Amino acid sequence: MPPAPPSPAPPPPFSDPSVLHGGIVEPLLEWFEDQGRDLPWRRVRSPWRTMVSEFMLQQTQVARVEERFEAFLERFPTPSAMVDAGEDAVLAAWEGLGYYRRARFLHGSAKAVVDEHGGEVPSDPAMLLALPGVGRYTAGAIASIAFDRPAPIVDGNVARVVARIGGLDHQADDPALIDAAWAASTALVEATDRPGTLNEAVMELGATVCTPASPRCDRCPIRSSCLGRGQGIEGEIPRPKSRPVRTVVHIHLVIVRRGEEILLERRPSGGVWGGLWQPIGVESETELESRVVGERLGSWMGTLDPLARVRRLLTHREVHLHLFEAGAPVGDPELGSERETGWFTRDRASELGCAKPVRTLLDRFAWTEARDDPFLLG
DNA sequence: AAGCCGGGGCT
DNA sequence: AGCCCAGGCTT
Repeated sequence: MPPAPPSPAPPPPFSDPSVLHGGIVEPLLEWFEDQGRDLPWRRVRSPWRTMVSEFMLQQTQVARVEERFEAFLERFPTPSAMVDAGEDAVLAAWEGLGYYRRARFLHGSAKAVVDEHGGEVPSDPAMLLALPGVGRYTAGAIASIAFDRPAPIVDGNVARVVARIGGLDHQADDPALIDAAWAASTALVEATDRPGTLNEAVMELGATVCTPASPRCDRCPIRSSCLGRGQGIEGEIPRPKSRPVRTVVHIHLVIVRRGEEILLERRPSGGVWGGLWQPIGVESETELESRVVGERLGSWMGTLDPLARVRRLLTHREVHLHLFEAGAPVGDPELGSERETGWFTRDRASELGCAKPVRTLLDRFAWTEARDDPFLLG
């Protein structure tokens, strides 16, 4: 078996054993024991709860997850229960959290846990890494936090803390900084017999003290070891990453009624709001006239009347939603086979996952007759 | 290496 | 109006 490649040396002060222990590890552990927040996934700990929390927390702030975690766990108390509930149920419970691929990956990981690991979340980072939606960070987080394995982790918090403690002047997404953060995190977990707690402590510090803007150094337990503060640049690093250009997309949605039901379709699994449900629709780079929307859908639902328009800014999309209402259908529905469709009552539709603005439009317009309200129009 | 994928709170 | 967030996958 070939020797493992030598891990790059951590930057100072993480490379200095005496500073690492007395100036960083011990103060951090003590601070976290005393000042760490009481969060749902910490109050009652289990590997499954840790795994769910880590999926939810990917690119999502603690406050958003905190308010929904217990209800989610009550709905899916075990991997087996999540598999039995099905992917649509997970998508529906995920509604509003964004990055919906995570919900499908979590369901897929639950299935892998049941099928390949006897229903128990594995403790080995390599096994975790093989699960869908589990990358280097999440594998290390579950292994260390749930099983106290000495696995390093690097998320936005860890990278920021390392940049400041090490006085590393980089852009937030600079690979040189990320590499340095992995080396530093490796040094940290190897310097303690409580790697899970230490990993949580570093992230907690980044979330509550070593915050992106105006860090609260007066409350920092390791400020005496902070090279960035010594240089007076702690508030300037890491430098913000260049922001992406936002491209415009127009989504034209048509409400077609049949008694108490409306016609919904599932969006493709890739792309914006992948796998979520919406009224049947047409997408384009520019706004389409109602006549064109009707033609592209097959001209079977009669005249389309505009109901509402809303604009939504995503990270790299500017989404314009145009909602129409079908008049008297002049023929039977002509539905392409490329998308899954179905007729749904309000109750049944509530069991599907919908994007937040789509749900808002549905609740406002799909099942009510109060359509002369100027709300959202214009 | 770069692009893609949401939504909300804070400044 | 920007900013950021307990990232991972695809190309």
